Amino acid sequence: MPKSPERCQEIRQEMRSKILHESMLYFAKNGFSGTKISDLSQYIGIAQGTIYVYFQSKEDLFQEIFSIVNNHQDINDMKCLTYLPISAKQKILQLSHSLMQRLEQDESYAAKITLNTQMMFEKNDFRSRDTTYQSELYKYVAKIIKQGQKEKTVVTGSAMKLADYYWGVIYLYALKKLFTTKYEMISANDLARILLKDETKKGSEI
Amino acid sequence: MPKSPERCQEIRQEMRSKILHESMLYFAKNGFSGTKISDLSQYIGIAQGTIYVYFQSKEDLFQEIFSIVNNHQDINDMKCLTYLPISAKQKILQLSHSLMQRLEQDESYAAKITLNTQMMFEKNDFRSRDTTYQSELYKYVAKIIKQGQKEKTVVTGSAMKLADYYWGVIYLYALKKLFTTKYEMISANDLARILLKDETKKGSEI
Amino acid sequence: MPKSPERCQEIRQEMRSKILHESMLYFAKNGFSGTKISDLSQYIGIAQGTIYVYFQSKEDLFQEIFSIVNNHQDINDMKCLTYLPISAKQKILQLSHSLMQRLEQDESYAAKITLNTQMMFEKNDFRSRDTTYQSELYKYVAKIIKQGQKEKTVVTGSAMKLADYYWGVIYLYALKKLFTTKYEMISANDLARILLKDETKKGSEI
Amino acid sequence: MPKSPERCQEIRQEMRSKILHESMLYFAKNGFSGTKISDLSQYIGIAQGTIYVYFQSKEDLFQEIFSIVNNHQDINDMKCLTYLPISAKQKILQLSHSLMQRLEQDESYAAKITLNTQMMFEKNDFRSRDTTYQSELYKYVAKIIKQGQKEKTVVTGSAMKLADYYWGVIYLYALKKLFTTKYEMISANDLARILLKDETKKGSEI
DNA sequence: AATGAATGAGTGTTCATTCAT
DNA sequence: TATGAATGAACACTCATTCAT
Repeated sequence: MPKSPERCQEIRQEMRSKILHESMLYFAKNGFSGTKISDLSQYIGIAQGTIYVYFQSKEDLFQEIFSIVNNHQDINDMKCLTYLPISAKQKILQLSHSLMQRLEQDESYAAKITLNTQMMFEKNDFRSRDTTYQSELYKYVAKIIKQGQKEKTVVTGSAMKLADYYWGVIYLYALKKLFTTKYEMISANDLARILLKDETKKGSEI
Repeated sequence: MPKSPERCQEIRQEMRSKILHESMLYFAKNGFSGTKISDLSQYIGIAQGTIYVYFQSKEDLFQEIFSIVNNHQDINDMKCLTYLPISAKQKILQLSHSLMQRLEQDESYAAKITLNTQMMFEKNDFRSRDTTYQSELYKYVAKIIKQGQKEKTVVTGSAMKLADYYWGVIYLYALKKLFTTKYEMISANDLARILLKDETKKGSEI
Repeated sequence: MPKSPERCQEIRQEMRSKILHESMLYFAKNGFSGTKISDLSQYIGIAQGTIYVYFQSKEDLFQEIFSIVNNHQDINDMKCLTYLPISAKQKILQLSHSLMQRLEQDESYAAKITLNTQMMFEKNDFRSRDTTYQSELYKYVAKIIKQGQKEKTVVTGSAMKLADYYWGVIYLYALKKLFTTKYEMISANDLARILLKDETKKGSEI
Repeated sequence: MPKSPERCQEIRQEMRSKILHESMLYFAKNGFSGTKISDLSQYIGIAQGTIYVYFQSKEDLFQEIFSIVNNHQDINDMKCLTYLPISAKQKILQLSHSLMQRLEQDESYAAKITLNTQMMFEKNDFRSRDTTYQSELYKYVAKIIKQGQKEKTVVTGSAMKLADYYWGVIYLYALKKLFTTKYEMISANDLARILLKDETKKGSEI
């Protein structure tokens, strides 16, 4: 009784997905050169050879993780938020809330942020082909910042620099999520304070 | 005619110091497993064997860098600042200014901060013996935060969490300094905003 | 389709045994520091890495060889012979015959004797944990010697010293076996002469 | 006040001789590949570089030791003994006595015997050019053995094989001298027994 | 002449990758 | 398809040799 081709395909997809997902976490925690295939396969719970059934090389696996990590859903969400007809302050608070919540609930998201940002730090490297993802996100936050500066609710300064600062802090807490056992996550307000002028005097707005 | 023992000692000290200093930067940039002795020695400009004249192993060299990185001068400075008879806000602005300036001018300092913080992320690891350094610094900033909360110039919330946030941002910009070629350093004010209530209206508040 | 665990175990056991056996000969001939892993693996006919699949280090392999070399079958045989209800002279002739024959036929046995004795020469060394093997064998020969001295067929003198002498000659011919191409093995009688009084007149003495 | 050229030459000779002498012991104990120049120089009490002032390489030093070890004084002595107008038994006892005594008193002699015999074991090796020394000594002992066989005081068998046996035991006790701390040296009679028929019945001859 | 720090070829060890089962 | 033993190129480390002092 041979398995149906469809079922076969399905099984393959499942294994492939499993490897990708688990590897993402492992790579995020240990880095590329800090990850041994022997350790990784043991962590996943499969044989070393199995990885090479689905991926050509360690390098290839790492790249594939990127394709996943760089999905454009996030960019779309970001775009939608940017063009919403609400105040910049509201956008920033909403975004901050959403990001911190997601980081706290989803370790994969933390891994994604971590990998993505680490790529930006290794520019001259072979692994950093697609940085559009990150830069798109930065761009939209910068746009919101500019809106906020007009509305006088966001601090002055280069919008891009501030966006970079904002995402940097997100990265920071992605790292904390991945590496720290006892959480010390900051609140959305703490995060938003990077961009917003003193919000304590306008308590009525949220 | 043998070399004088003093001169020998001197030569050894110089080389040892050179290796430690240069390796600190290299390790900070490439990580432990990302650093090959062959690359490192080439970067320093010495033969591979020379490293082993001064250090027992790659591991040992890494540890020794820590002994240096963990010098307690910084802690002392921090302590002095903490007990200065000035307002918490002044302390925070002064500290922020001093830290950002040092990061910008001294790549070694960026490397130091980077290595130290990365150690905190790898607690269960063999490399993280001495974390007093970091925790001491955190403690003093928390103290200043508490002072500031009494003085109503610092935002509310767990002092330790806020201190952790503050140092996290320092780490973030140490990374940027090490890995980014075109600087986007934030200002001391941008950094201080993490802790301080809206400083734009400071005239009336102090 | 994974290999069956039993078959795997079997394969591992065979390779491990092969490496141990072949290495024993190689180490005996070349010594520890005279043995390069590259040469050894080539001699065995495997890749260098394969050795490290089964043994942690060159040192570890060397130790493991000892565990095998120190098997206690020989000691048991020796014990049996010692307590056999026959004359000491017969025991000595039988033992001498058996030892010389084994040396001549079995190169592994020569390697075993060689390694074992060389260990005794390096007492203060890390490699000489278990010397019970050698000393047990010595003890039983000494016992036979004492029996022979009572029976007036064995020469006078310290039994232990004579046993040491006897085994020394065995070691000597183990070396000859391993290193000399054209044999000049002595006869069992030549060997026994070390201990026995003139055996040419034996008719009247027993 | 420059040193006189003669004095200079003298000093050189002393250092050279010191290195040769001490190295001979060290090589005998540790073998060629087991001897590190760093360890050897420390053992001698000089700097590593000093060895290279007097010898071109480790290999060269080892060869030079051989030139010394292979001095032909021993051969001459042996030749004289061989042609002495006394009985073979007397020659054997005398030789045995002299050899055992020398081994016991002179560690250098033990080293010499050890190195010489070890060379014979490594024939195909680059280090064993001159084996005349050993073979000459063997030849003379074989000659004495043949004399003894005619005189009916020496056991029957191939004279060369017996000579080889005899020198083998000398080698054995040279090893014991070098490596064993508590002596278990055999007597000259024990040694002579290898060749002589039962000497216990002719106690009056020595 | 003597030193010992520096060197780099050579050796021990690891690990990404292959392949027979 | 999944396995894990085997591989060898690459990496960590050693040690005979050199050379400035």
